[in-house]
Amino acid sequence: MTRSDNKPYHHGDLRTALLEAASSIICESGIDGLSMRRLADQVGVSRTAPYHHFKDKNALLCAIAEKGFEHQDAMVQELMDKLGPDQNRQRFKRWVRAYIRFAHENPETYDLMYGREIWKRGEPTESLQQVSRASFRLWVDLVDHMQQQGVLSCQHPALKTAQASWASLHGLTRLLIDGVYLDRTDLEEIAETLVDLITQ
Amino acid sequence: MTRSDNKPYHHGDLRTALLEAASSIICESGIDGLSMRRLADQVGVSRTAPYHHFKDKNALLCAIAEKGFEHQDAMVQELMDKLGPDQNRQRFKRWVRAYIRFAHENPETYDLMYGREIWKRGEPTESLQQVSRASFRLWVDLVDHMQQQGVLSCQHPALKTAQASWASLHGLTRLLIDGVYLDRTDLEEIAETLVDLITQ
DNA sequence: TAGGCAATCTTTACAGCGTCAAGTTAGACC
DNA sequence: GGTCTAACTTGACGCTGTAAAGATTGCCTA
Repeated sequence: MTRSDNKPYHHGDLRTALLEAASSIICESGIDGLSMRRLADQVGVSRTAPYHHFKDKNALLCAIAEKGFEHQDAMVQELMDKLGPDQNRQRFKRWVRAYIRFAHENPETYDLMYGREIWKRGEPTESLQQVSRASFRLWVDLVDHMQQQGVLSCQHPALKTAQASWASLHGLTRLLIDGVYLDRTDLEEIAETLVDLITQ
Repeated sequence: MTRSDNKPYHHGDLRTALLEAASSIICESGIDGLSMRRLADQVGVSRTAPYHHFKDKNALLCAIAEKGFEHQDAMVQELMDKLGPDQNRQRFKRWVRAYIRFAHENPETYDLMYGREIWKRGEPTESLQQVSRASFRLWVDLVDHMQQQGVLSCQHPALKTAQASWASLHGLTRLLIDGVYLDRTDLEEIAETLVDLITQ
């Protein structure tokens, strides 16, 4: 078959292009708006071309989630470095706010990172599991530090406390991105209340 | 067209039959396993017959979620009545455990009740909204009571405290049903830790 | 008891989905 | 130049939600 258009047969960097297009589709149409066919159309390749770079749709979603973890970690980390060593309670509150803000600005990515689409319905890539574990370790470290500074109770070990407090934060976040609490201002107050409840 | 089979043209109580079949399908195959076509097949009607009882799939899911709220409320309420008036901390812990147990036993229903499928992707029925608000009011009442008994802090008003604490509980529950923490025993410990964090 | 209406149910069809199988193209290496 | 392989296309299958239009029935009224 002759190739009338000037588009080359091989794309060159299809994997990257797919990831970028997928992020953009998810951003404006949500996860439901992302289909392998629509994605392929947008990039300008055949409908099954993406399958040479991602085993299936689940693998593509895992890759997006992975990028999400990196983004979130970088953002939160950078924010923490700005604070002096003596403002620990501030530091904790700031982390909570940054966490919620990230989810608010990237709700669909957050859903992929911590939602059932990948973790229950599909199955997380080995690579994704590593990244997510590393991300959680950041939280455990922070909690450990907060315990030593007396911001959080030492009644339970750092790991358990980290699990429990992160679960709380995650719950609050989910309410926002799942549309149960739509009001962001309202949610900020609840977050404030939550931190007061948890910290001592 | 002659009706060779003895099945009558009108089902009689199709709405109820659909709800029961849908619950059963969800129970054994998850929400993803529930399609309008499969549902209709199972009940033995044509594929579009269900649309005469539910506007669309969203309406069907809302009806299932509604039944879920009633089930959960009844279960928790019954459990609370068994306790004497002086065991308030016990009462609180028991509620938390019952809440998590319900979600563990009915993960797909829980997801419908509090998940994005209905609240963000679709839109909750007016009827569902009422039932869910009533259910949340039960929680606010409990929190109010716990504040008066000194189990929970009075630093913030009952509503805010109820929102924050329920968000925590919800977060923990989601981790379980979304497959992030698979170990139920592990989760019980975290729940214990959470209650210790929140109560004073 | 007959007529008509509204509720219920069926048939048919459409556009979309994920992905498998088989064929085509092009670049890379011996 | 020949061969191997990765990248890509074409075509197909079975699944999805649901709109449109026709068939059947129970019920209510005259």
